[in-house]
Amino acid sequence: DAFVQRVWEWVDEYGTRIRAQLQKIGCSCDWERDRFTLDEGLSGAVREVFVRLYEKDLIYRANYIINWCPRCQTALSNEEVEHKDLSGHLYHLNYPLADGSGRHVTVATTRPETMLGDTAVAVHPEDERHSDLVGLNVELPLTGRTIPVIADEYVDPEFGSGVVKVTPAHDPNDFEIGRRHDLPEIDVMNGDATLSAGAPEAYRGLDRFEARKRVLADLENEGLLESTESHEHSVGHCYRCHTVIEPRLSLQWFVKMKPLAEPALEAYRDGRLRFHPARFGNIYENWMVNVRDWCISRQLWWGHRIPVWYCRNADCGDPIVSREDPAECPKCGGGLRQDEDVLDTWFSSWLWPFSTLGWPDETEDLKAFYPTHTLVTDPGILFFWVARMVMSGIEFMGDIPFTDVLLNGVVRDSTGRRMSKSLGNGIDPLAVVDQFGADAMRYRLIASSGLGTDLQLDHEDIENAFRVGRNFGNKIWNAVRFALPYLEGWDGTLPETDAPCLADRWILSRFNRAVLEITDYFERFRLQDAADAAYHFIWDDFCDWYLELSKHRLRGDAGEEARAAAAGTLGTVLDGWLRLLHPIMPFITEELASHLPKAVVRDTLVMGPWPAASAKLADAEADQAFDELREFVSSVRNMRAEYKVDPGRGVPVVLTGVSGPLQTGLEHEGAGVRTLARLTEIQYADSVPEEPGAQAVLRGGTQVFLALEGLVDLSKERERIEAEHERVKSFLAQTRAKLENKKFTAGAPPEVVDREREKLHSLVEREALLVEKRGALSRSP
RNA sequence: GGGCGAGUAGCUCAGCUGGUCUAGAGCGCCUGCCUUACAAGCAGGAGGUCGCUGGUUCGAAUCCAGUUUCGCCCACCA
Repeated sequence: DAFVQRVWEWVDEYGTRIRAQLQKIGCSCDWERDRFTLDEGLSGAVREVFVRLYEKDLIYRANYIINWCPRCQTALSNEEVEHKDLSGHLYHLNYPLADGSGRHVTVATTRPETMLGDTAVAVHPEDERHSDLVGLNVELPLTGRTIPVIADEYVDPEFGSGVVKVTPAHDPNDFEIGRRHDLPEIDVMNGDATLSAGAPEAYRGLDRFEARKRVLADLENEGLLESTESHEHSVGHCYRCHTVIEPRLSLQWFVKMKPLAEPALEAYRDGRLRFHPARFGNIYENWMVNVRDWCISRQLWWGHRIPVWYCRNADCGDPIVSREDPAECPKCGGGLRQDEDVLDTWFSSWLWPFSTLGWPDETEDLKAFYPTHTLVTDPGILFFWVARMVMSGIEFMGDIPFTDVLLNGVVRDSTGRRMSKSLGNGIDPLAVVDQFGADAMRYRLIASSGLGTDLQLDHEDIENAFRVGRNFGNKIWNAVRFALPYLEGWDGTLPETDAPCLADRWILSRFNRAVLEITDYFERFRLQDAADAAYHFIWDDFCDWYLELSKHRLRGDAGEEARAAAAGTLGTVLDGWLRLLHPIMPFITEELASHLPKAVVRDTLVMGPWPAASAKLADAEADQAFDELREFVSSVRNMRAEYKVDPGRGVPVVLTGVSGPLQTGLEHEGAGVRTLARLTEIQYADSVPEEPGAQAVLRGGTQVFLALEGLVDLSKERERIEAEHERVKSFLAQTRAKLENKKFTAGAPPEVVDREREKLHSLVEREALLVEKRGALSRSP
């Protein structure tokens, strides 16, 4: 509660400050330029990290071509740029040679306005077509400038004319070429992408797209626009305001990434760091290998100020990087000016695994919770966040922050688009929580997205999307509510009995298997399978069969010893199962567990132990007997439904050739079975009665006869038996063909062959019985 | 341009190391039930040539190759 209180105070405080700030500057949009500083919370750690990296020479300031959003007027990192395929134009421009020969070279560009900043044209050094040009000059149209022809390996002779215009201040590759050849860098644009004083006077002040039209028109007038062709290419856009970005030469702060990436890559390669699903490891590795320096300065009004100061006295010296705000210049005592820029938000996020625990102080929390085990996150921020947390963890804590990274799927709408606020196709989680409950939402999300796969939900039909979770919550709520009265006085143990009843043996065996399965699924991050296993255990096995069969014992109808045994089993299974489900539906399981007898639940589920499997509970005999019991009940129910027997009406059944497991099952659970199938009695006979009735043959060979005088239509019964016979026949044919194939019996593993033989054996028996029945029916009137 | 994922019932998804798969679940659909935990439930049922083509194998939804559709990530080709 104290923590939540603190969070709300923080939100209030900063919310108020943000609103005040926005009002002050009359801002209705988030790209207006102003700033305020986060001077609390984690900024101490952020500043510490900046200073340490700077001292290790891992932070530097440099002029470089960065991605620039002219609308936000800030630098963007590569990850903040989204590329969209657009159909645009490729323009071919002619630049006349300056030797008066009348010859020209042709260059291609998608951004003609940048030609105003060209400072060379380049050809490949081994391109024989153009080797005579190298060293000559060309006249740069519209500018009155003359620029050289240079040779550089970067140029691809296969592409276009093999001649490239070089604009060092407006293109990253050209920038590199310019540095290699010591070319001037002419910046022709302002921060808002209007043409600057670097451009000829005629274009100054024009917006970049306006300038593009003007340049093209002017070139056309001079006969220097060779041609225009349509061109598909991908164009970078700002991830926030979707404006086309402009590569821009500017002075920014960078983090050197190679030295940080190497140990982070090593951690993955030697297996200390694992990704689920594993394929994300390749993506991580690829990024780490090709990592580029990280531009961390942003020209925004929101964020941590860069802890760098400059002396107002120009020429005084290096920037001052400091943990404390310096009052004056340590060299000359002059006034200082702090760097205007703030840090990229990820520069604080990458410290999250330790900065939130009090770092750089050596706190108890830090000792207890660093490193942790699993990070669960969206695959979209693998580079932004995950990779960088690994790097900072190794750099500042000496160890990776977590060993396992679980990348969950993305929720999409019914047409497959990612849900987002701007598309308006999202689902408000709080509305879902209101209508269906937090657990219902959580269950649905976990249960329908397999490891590494996305999930589609229809945002226009929330009912359909989330009712599964709500219904499941209701089901277990009702089941526990039903069970609670029978658990009064239960001491939390499983009673020792000489002759435990079959249903108890079976549900315990089944529960034991559920513990093993679900534990295994969680350990392998197969959350969907864990949810599915928990769901079917409680709904199908526990509610539909175990509870129904145990009601009479729980009421005490079978005596005190049987009641206590049933109650103990009921409690043991429920208590353990609530723990298994707890990670998936934390609230409802915690609530329900709190109603179990105090002797059992001493602590909350979230703090309590995970259920342990016990080999003693595994019971193959009970499993098989129960399976056959279930098949028997189902077959009776099916026949009753086929012949539309009044649900309230009990009927007798006659069994012939009862299999061993079913015999065992009926001896122990006959009373319960009669209730489930609405049977008045279960008779055993050596042969099937001659009178008309509904018949079935179970997998174990048991023949079931339901005397339904007056209800059974012989032709319908013939059809039923016929259909059943056809199914068994085709299955039998397949099995037989397999076993007659020498290559199969020789090549397949012995246990597979044995299994097929057993299958064949029981199928042969069933088929014979069905043939006999079919014959009998066709002889009947 | 490079890399990756997905395509299985009307819908949303499972099916992991090829053989209990005669391919499952939930929702939806059809039939019958208000059976004292639960009608947001119970019981029964219908519904699929596993995107397409070829290959490997005794055996393929599963492995391989090709192909097609959708989606994602990465990338400086003017």
